[in-house]
Amino acid sequence: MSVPLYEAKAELFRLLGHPVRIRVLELLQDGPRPVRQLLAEIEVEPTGLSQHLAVLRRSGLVTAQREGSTVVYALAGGRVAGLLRAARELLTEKLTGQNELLDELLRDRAGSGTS
Amino acid sequence: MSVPLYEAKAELFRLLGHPVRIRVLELLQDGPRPVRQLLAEIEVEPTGLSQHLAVLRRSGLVTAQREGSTVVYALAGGRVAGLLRAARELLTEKLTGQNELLDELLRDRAGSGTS
DNA sequence: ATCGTAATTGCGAAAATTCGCAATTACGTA
DNA sequence: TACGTAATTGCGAATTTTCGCAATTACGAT
Repeated sequence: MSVPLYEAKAELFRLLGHPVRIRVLELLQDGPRPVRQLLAEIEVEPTGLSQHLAVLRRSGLVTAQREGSTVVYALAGGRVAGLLRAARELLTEKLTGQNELLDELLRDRAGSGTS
Repeated sequence: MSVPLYEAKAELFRLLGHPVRIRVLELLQDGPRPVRQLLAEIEVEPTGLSQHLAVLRRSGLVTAQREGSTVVYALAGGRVAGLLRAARELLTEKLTGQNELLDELLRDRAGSGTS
């Protein structure tokens, strides 16, 4: 038990905690993609993308494979998609909750000034 | 669409990316707990715990409620547990995969010296 | 061998996060 | 009111993360 499970869990989440890396994983959900294509679909410079891909690679969340002059990345294992789905569900729940609250507030004070 | 969904997702993961915060959420899965009890079960100083609880509170992942002289924290919504479960599944998959690979290596080179 | 494109790496500056100390707020009790 | 415990907040130092530039590696074509 060299590394407690909760430490590993925290590190996993920390690795996922960057917009570019999330974007990469989302795109790879639709299938493997060469770096060039990721670069075209994400707003980031080549060097930055490489660094984020390196993080994902080292952590074993994605795999990289050379194909001629390009490198193709793919998700490593199906569980990544499940994790992203769980996050999306939590967020949509939270957002709809906020909207309902907002609606209530607007309904209750309909017509009054915004002071 | 002021904030892209992938930004929100990244921020959610970033919030979860700390051992103490993970520990707190795991403990709260078994039911609400006063700060004092969390403090007894997690290796962290009161001030640090408070700061991490504040992060979780601001993000809406947990709720805080005063009860007399103590403050009781609870998970806000059931989706948090689902997210933690997804993470655990991914990790166990990855770890068992590594063990299998290790076993193969050990079997293949059984008896040879360690370079 | 040389050139051009694809992708990565090394490195330093800028930005964000973490952590502990001191001070503060909130509550119950003498 | 004064005191003690529970919990939080403000703040500065230390650590970590991020980002862009320059240099490097890998491959295909001339």
